[in-house]
Amino acid sequence: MISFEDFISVDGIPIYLQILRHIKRGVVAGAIQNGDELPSRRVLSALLGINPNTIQKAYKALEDEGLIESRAGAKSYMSLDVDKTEKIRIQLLENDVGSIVSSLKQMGLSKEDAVSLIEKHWEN
Amino acid sequence: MISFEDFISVDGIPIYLQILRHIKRGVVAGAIQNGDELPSRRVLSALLGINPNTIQKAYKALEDEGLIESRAGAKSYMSLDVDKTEKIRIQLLENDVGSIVSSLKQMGLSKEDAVSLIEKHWEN
Amino acid sequence: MISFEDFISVDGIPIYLQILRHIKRGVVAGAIQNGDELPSRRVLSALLGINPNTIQKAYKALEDEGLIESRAGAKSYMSLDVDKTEKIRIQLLENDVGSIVSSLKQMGLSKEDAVSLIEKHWEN
Amino acid sequence: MISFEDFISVDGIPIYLQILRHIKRGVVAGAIQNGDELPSRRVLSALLGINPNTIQKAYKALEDEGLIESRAGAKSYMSLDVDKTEKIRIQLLENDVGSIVSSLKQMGLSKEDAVSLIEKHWEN
DNA sequence: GTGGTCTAGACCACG
DNA sequence: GTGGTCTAGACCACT
Repeated sequence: MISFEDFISVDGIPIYLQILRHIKRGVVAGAIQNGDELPSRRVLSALLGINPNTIQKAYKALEDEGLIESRAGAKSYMSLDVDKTEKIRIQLLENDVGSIVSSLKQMGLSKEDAVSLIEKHWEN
Repeated sequence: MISFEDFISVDGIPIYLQILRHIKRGVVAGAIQNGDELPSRRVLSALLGINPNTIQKAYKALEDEGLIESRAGAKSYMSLDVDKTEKIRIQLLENDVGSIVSSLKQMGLSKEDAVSLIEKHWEN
Repeated sequence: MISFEDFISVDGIPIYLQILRHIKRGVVAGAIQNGDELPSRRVLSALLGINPNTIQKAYKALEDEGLIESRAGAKSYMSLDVDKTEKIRIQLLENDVGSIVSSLKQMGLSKEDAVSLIEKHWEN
Repeated sequence: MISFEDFISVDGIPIYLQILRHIKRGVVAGAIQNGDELPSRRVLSALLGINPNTIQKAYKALEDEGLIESRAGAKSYMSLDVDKTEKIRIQLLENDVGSIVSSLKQMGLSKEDAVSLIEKHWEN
């Protein structure tokens, strides 16, 4: 089952993109697998305190990318296979890790400082 | 002089915020210091391939935070002191590193995997 | 409902200021009252052939003066009371009439000529 | 000689257009005639407390409309004839008086109220 | 040349 | 549908 407990909205990025990214990260983490049921728009809207239209927009985007199957009036299910999952993994690791490293470098940190900083923050 | 050579625009985040953060990171890194001259809107806009108005918005936000001094018709300069710099450092380390760790965790990485991933990407 | 049928854009003056003044004049005229619904950005923008953002800027300025109440997703309404209305009346009569008289004088008109000119144009 | 003593800058309209309009009003008023010498850019700049570039822009606009003759390094003179003067008169009376009447009407004034208001402000 | 502002179009979140 | 914001281009006044 997909968890949204650790979902935190970040400033600046469109919310529906953050939801989409959250789900993709879950896929990469293996926490979300093919056939998993997605929470209904109404439930997720209540859980995250976000307008149902915005949830709908995120689900629509996932559908457009072929990652979920929705039938009118019915529940939505993850539609994953090895290729899709691998593609998402590459996409996320390249982009996210790339921008993470870029951020750390811009702050003038050495590789050692960056690593120890992350290790220090890992427990919190 | 402030360098924007290593500036990479990330999709989804407002560009003006990315510019703002890039400058703040430069301050934390010590690469940007009090009195430093900022590139003009036109110069930076040409360099980054971005509309001058977007640069203006980033500069205006920094000016509102008291980090830049601008006068019409004249150049803009960094206005920093120890307190401001330290405040930015804390702000960045808390927020940026926090969201970095959060991202890595959401991708299901162990601390060891995350660290080795970052080390691997560091050289690129 | 607020009417914009007699709105004529004058060249040189920022459009958003003209819209703002038009509304203030309606308030002074008594044609706009507390609680009146404002036309939405899109409606007014289509009516006047102006970008919605320019309407937005006028409304935002009025909101900053406390003359309009806006909530995201909902309509905008006039927020007036006797004090605000009187303040606008004074503001307009002083500034507008003052600049009108100044204009007529600069054109070298005598008081009599100016009056007869205005009377002649009144019917058009 | 052209007087700029009663020149008052109004909010919103570009300054160079206001200078241009001021001169046109002087022409309509008969206070400015063919062959009249214009104050040098430097003098007018000092008199009005406005940047020389802005004065230059106004003079350039007047030149483009064929209302003044300037020779490099020499003084500028009004270049008027009956046709030009009449054209300006019509232009100003139509536009200015039209927008004046429009303003007064929008304030909900009757013709009589408007006239008496203007007469009252005439002396100040 | 510089920064400041106005107009415009597209997108976002919300009711 | 609503208002809010980001990006873009053009113009203004000033050094």
